[in-house]
Amino acid sequence: MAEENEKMAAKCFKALAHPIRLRIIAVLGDKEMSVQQMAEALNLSQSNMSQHLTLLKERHALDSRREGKQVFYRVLDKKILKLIDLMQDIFCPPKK
Amino acid sequence: MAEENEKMAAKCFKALAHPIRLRIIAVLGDKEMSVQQMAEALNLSQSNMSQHLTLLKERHALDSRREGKQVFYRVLDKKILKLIDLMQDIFCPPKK
DNA sequence: GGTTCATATTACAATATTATAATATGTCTA
DNA sequence: TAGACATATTATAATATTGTAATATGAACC
Repeated sequence: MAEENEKMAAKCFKALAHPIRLRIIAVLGDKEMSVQQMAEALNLSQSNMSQHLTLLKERHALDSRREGKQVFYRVLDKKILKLIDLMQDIFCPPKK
Repeated sequence: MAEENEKMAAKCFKALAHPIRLRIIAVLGDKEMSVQQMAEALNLSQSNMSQHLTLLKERHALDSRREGKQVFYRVLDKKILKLIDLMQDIFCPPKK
């Protein structure tokens, strides 16, 4: 049913509908980073960082693996980067 | 500044982060429709319809023109349709 | 086992989003 | 200009999202 599709799609848009979460994905790019690396790079509290990461992981935007005490995150599907580019292309035209 | 970009992009993701708004865009496609046509098609109250349309228009996802008593809306940039397809492609894989 | 470091979870207050209901605006026609 | 019709706006209560602070889990090392 189309309606169900749209509910799911809306959830995914919602996952990306926060500046911090877009910054997380941008800073990750195609690399892997630990939570503390990201928290430092984005100047965020450990707790807030972790909550945003958890949300992105729940929506399958990110994946993680543990290595000792640290947890490393990465963008699951690189198409997400293209999606964000496309969004900026459509809605954030460069001002001349 | 990249941070500003992400705030703006997040707003745009937020505009699409609602099932009703995705349905509006889907039902519009590349056509034009009046508010009442859409309200009927989606079985929504006039007020709720109008509020979602206003939000989408504020974010420049839709444009409108008045013709007599009626107001017709259309998707401003067809790339938005591709964006939504891409989102579904990434996050809503067809189950086999 | 106890301690430390890295991350996750929970509780909660502040803020934002949403749908409904009521009211207002704008346009046409009589 | 009065009434009807289409749309927009406002007010508001319900719900959801957010960030901070506090607590819990899990892994390494002693």
